[in-house]
Amino acid sequence: MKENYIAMAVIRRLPTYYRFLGRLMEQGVERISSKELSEQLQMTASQIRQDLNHFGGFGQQGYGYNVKNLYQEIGKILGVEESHNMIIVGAGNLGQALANYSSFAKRNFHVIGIFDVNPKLFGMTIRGVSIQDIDCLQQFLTEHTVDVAALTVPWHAAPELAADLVKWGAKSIWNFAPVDLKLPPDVLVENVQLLDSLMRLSYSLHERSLEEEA
Amino acid sequence: MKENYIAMAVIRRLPTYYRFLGRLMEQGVERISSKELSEQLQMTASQIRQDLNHFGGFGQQGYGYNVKNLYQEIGKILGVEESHNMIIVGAGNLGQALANYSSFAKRNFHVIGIFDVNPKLFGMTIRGVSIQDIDCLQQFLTEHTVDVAALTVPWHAAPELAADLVKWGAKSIWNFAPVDLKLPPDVLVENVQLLDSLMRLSYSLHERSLEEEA
DNA sequence: TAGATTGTTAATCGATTAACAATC
DNA sequence: TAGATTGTTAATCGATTAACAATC
Repeated sequence: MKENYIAMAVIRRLPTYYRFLGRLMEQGVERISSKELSEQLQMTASQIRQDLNHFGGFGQQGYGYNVKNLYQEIGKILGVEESHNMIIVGAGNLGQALANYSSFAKRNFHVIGIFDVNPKLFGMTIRGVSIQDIDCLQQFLTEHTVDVAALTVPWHAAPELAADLVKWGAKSIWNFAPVDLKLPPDVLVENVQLLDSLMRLSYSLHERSLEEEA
Repeated sequence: MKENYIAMAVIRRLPTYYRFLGRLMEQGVERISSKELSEQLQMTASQIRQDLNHFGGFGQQGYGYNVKNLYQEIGKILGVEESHNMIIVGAGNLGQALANYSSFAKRNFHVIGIFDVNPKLFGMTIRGVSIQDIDCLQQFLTEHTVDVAALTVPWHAAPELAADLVKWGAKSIWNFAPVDLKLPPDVLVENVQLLDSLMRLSYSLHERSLEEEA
C-alpha cells in the first residue's frame, strides 16, 4: 500500500499524457523525448520522467519513448482496456447530454441505463437506451454490474441518492451535483463542479479588471 | 503582484466554501467556527483559517465566523456580484445542455449568444437565445462584450476557434474540448475535461480490482 | 473573568525541479 | 564511439499542518 501508492497529482496528469500521445500516434509520430513532450504540454521534462517512472521504465536512454508503446502502457495503467458499465441518474439537460456523448464509448464506457423521476421521460430512448423510473434503480443494480453512476440530479436529491447507489452496489459515483457528497472514504467519487469552474473564471476576470484599473 | 498573489490551490477551494456557506445560510445558521467547517468539508481547520486570511480577517476570536458575512465576502472575492456575458460556441449535446442550464444565471452568468456550423440549428431558440451561424462570431464579438466563451466543439476545431475567439475579444475561454489549447499565457482558460475525469475513475476502479485480487 | 477561537508564525510534509551517472 | 536522453537521487520550492499568543 505504502510502496505502490501513487500521488493523486501524478494520476491527474496521466489522462493528459494519454490524450496527447493518442494524437501523436494519429499523426504517425513514432518516438518522442521527454523534452519534446514537455514543450508541447507546457510542463518540465523532469516531471514527465518522474511521473512515468512511478510505473516503470518505459523509455530508452538516448532514444526517448516509443509513442505507441507509451500510449498503450498508460492506457493499461488507466484501465482503459477494460469495459465499463455506466448509468445516468437524472435525465435532465446534462444527463441527456451525457447519454448522447459518443466519446465515452471510445474510452470503453457504455451507458446501460438512464433514470429519472419525471414520468414524461419514461420510455424515451437515447442511443438505444430507454429512460426508466428512478424507482427501478435498486432492482436494476441487483441485476447489472454498474461501474459508474453519473449523478445529474438537483443538488438536494444528490446526497441521499448517492448513498443509495453505493448501498445498492454502484462501484463509483461521477457527481455533477453541486454538493460535497459525504460518503465513506472507501467510496470512489469524481466530482465535476461546473459552477466551481465558472466561479474560478469569474475570480480571474475580476482580478484582471482590478489589475487594469491600477 | 508578488505581494497579493494568491496560490491557485487557495482559489480552487473558495467556491467550495462559498457553496457550503450558502447552504448554511438557507438553513438559518448564523455563525460557524473553522473547526466545525473543517469537519463538514473534510479538511483541516488550519487550512481554512490560512485560506481566509489571505484575504483579510473575516472572523472573530472566541466567536468564529458570521456565516452571512463570510458568504458575502467570498462572493466579492470571486466576483460573483458582477454580471457576466457568456456565449456558447458549438451547439451539440453539451452546448445545448449548457445553454439550458439555469443555474449559471444564479451566479450571474448570462448566455447572450449560441453558435454552430450546422445550418439545421440556425434559428432554433434555447431559453430565448437563437442559435446563429458560427460565421457571425467575429461580427458578434465586435458588438458585444463577451466575458466567457464556452467551447463545446469537436476537438480538432477547438484550437483555431479558441485563438480566433481571443483575437476577436473574448475575455476568457471555458474549454470543454479534449485538447490542451496553446494560447498566450495571459489568456484566461478553464478546462473541463470530462474524459479525463472519467479516466481517473477508470484508474481507481482498476486499482480497486487489483487490490481485491490480492 | 474564563473559555473559545481566531490570526499568524514556525515546523512539517509533499511535490516539483535540477543534476548527473548510467546506458542506449 | 560520441551524442542523446533516460532513470534516479538530491536540492528546492510550495503548500499544508501544528502550535500558540492575541483577543473577543
